[in-house]
Amino acid sequence: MFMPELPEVENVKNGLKDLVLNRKIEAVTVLWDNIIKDPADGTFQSTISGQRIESIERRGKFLLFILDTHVLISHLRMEGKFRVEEASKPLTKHTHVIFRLDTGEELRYLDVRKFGRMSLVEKDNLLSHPSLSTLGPEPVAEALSVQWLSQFLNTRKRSVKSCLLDQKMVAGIGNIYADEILFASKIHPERAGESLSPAEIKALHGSIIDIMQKAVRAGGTTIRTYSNAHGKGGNYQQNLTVYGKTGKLCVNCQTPISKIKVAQRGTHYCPTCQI
DNA sequence: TCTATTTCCTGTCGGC
DNA sequence: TGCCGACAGGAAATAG
Repeated sequence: MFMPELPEVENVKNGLKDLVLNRKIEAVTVLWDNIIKDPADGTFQSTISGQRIESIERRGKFLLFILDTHVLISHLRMEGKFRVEEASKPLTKHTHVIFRLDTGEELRYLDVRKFGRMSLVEKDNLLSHPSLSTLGPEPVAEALSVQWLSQFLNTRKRSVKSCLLDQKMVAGIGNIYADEILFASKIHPERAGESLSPAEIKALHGSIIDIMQKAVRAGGTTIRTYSNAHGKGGNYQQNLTVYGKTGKLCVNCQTPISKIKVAQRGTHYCPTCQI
């Protein structure tokens, strides 16, 4: 399983920079149409062909390939991966998009479950693209304020877990880190957003920034098999306290970790520590 | 405007 | 051993 959240996408971005920066894309082949979200007029391949990869950025969980005139927006969703391989190497089963490079190599997009999506947008329209225009702040101290979190949560009747997964509140948090953040904040995942006290919101704010920063430094979380374009995974799984720990004892109080469903997601928490 | 539900996909796992 | 249903889940579309 891969499950790229912000820290994993950051790792993927850095690996890709080493391999394809300044390379020209000579041709594009799409083997599974549903991966391409837009443009819907079939100009995806022809527009990219001939453009150089000027830089690679990240916004939330979105990878951004900055080309000459356009930006390729890529979301890996559950299991999307990029690989750079010699064009002569046979395609593996789950290869869906192929970018032929001027080096004789190919940048290949693999995705077992075909959940990933790509969009192509003109540079000037990048920030107004629907995928990016509503994204909340990045989970770093310079961008995310306690005031913003309060303003968002105070008007939400739905669960705080659902709010953490909402990319409009904070960009880049997924199911693994949402559970870890709530455990660190000692907040029960089913608590309504509007029920959180100022002290709890402050704790949540600190945990969001702290955990996401540590996970980025660790290169993300490797569950079973996950790796960047170099085949290199992350190490944050050693720091997980509740995610995937159902029945194991809480590191604080030795209560068995519970698993429930919140906002349609598997949710792990300590029933003693998180209130 | 806000929220809950459905859809997209296929490999893996537990139960029988 | 083999089959079959449940499960995993991010974002967008849809419905209320």
